[in-house]
Amino acid sequence: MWGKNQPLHEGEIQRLGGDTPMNNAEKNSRSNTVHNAEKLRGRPRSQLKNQSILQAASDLFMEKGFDGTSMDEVAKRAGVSKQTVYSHFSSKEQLFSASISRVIHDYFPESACEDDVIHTVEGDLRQICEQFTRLLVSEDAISMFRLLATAASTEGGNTLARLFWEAGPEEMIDRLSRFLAGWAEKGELQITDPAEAAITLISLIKGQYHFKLAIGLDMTISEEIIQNHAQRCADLFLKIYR
Amino acid sequence: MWGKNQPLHEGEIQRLGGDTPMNNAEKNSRSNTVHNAEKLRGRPRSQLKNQSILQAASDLFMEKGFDGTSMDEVAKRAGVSKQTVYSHFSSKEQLFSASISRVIHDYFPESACEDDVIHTVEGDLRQICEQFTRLLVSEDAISMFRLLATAASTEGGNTLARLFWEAGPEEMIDRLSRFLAGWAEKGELQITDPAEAAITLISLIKGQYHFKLAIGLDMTISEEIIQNHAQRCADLFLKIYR
DNA sequence: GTAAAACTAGACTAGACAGTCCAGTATATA
DNA sequence: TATATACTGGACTGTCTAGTCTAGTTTTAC
Repeated sequence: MWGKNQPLHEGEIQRLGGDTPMNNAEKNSRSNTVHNAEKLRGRPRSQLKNQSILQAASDLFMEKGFDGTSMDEVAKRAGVSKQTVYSHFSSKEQLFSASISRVIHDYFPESACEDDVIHTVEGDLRQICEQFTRLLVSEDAISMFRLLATAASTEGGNTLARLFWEAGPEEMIDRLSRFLAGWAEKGELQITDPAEAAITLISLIKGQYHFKLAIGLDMTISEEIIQNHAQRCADLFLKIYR
Repeated sequence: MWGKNQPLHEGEIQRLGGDTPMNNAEKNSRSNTVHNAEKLRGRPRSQLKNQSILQAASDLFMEKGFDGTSMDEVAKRAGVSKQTVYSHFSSKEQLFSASISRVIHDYFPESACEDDVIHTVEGDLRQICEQFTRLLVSEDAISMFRLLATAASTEGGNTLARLFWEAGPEEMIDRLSRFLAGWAEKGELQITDPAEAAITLISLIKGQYHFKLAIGLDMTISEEIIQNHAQRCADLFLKIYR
């Protein structure tokens, strides 16, 4: 999903040139993570390298955690000198924070509640449950969650947490709420507080799997399990709200 | 709960003598964490010091995580020399593992499903929901969870996870299952798979709070919130299973 | 009493790692 | 072209810490 385990060797960086996404206002400006001053002289910082560093850093942080990741490693995997890393990001903490932001930014890119094929409450709900189940037990989601749980007890941990919450789960709850509210309006569901209902549904979907995976119990979640679980969640939810 | 932030100074160790719990077979034997050989000569290792070390270690690990805790700190807080720490535990990893085991061992000491005052399904369920809510959002539970999530990506992480799961959540699910099965037998609940129902209930109870606390969103969970949440969970559960 | 082992205090080793410095090279603007 | 800045690669500093060692003290079993 985010190119894990794909170290960028120097020659390969060029390859990324075309499709590397550029964040908002950083396109033509020198404004960057460290210095926001407007210095228009000299060689500009390479956005490519910036991306490589962020990519390498997020991969490594997710794989090995904050303490388990060294700046030398980041530089090496990014195919960049250590000094360049420090030119783009003033400290390990700042790099960490920027990495999480990046990951969050890329997270949940597609809506889980798109109106592709609306048929029935049951059908749509089933589908949504399945998508959410897949997302919540995915390696990326679990890594991300662990990362935040680890960072939670450190300085600035709750800033990251808020950042993550607003960009991720809250957003998802919002979408889900709107979906549920839609069916409630049509009289198919009896919901007074859609947000609350959305949280309930997500809780059911998490079930035991999210917890078990988060603490590191190795378990394989087969396609069959996902299907059954999604079906069951949808059934339970309808039993409550219909 | 586990005497956090209460460093043991040397003089105070004696105080603990009377009520220090001794683990099973370690009472009179020299068998200890490191050497299991039967050496009956010389001064035996002090179980008191053993306990102090474990206490200090679990507190520190829960507070500051594995990497954030140094062996010097452990020794200092335990009121013991560093060498003694290494005499009892051969490495930081082993100490960590032993600490978790200890915490797990002390965890969930009292049943949440005791038959003190049985009245109605509603009443009992409400009470259980409240107890579980309290437990799941407690600082200790969250610290413990974070600790395991952190250890998950390291060597031996899933051993700890299994240990924890079996001593903690699984045990709780069992008890809860029996409770639910009891009411099912009486015809008050329609439950075919009590374990599954128990997991569902716990999922509802966790709701959004456990997740938010785990990632470090600072939020105060007032008495009122707990009460309302417990009531709501009980209601939802009954809506499904009655 | 004696031998064996635990314990203390603190010095010490060795390695890891964040962050800096530097000398040389590449690439941009004016 | 001149100048400013980015970038490289590698050496370097300072700090932190797991784990060892030592010399002397205390506690126990025999």
